[in-house]
Amino acid sequence: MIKSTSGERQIPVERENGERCHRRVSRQFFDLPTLELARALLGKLVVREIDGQSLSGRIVETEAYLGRKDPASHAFRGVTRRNSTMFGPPGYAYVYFVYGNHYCLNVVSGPDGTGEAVLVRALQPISGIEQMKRNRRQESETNLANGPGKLCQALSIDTRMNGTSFESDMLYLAEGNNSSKTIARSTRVGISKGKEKLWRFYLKDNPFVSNYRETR
DNA sequence: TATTGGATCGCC
DNA sequence: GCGATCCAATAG
Repeated sequence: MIKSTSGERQIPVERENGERCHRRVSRQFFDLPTLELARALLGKLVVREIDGQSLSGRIVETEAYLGRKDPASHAFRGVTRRNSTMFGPPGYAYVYFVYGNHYCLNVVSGPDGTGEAVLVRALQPISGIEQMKRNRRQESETNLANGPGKLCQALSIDTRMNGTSFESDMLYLAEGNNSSKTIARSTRVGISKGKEKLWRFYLKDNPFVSNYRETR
């Protein structure tokens, strides 16, 4: 367990005109080593701007995938058409399609060319919650974005977003409320290799974390 | 070109 | 617990 002491004001920020906005993370944020980034992302906001609307959620669960060193990573065997975004510079979205139904969102990390990334596994809905409910055909707030496929559906993210910068107008990362966050770690979900690594990070006792499923 | 299995989800 | 569903990677 790692205790964080920093406290910040509530999110999202309210503008003078009453419109909601979010304070973006610094450009250097994405230069953190991947395992540190996976922890640092907890508490940050993913903001998706779509149809003049802001959909956002606080990151409560992540997993690190360490490129060529990591047999569970899509990047393990080097560059392919699907994973090429992973081998680019950090701070871009790697979005892929899995299991014939779902999309998953990653933050590319590590120096350009390393193929590392952090999978965003769960969000606590913050703004645009009614739209997320429609996107998910789901009323329960704790079931809107508590899984990598669910959060992409909630935020209308698919492979068209692959390669998008996390500093773009459609998609970006913003500061969140990090007060009293306690980080726990575990093995990663749904993989068949690299099972022993404790590279999944999540906010302890947060109800918006995914339902952990043991790997086959 | 065919086959296999997947960084999942929702329902049985 | 299991099937849906389809694409990417590999030649199982």
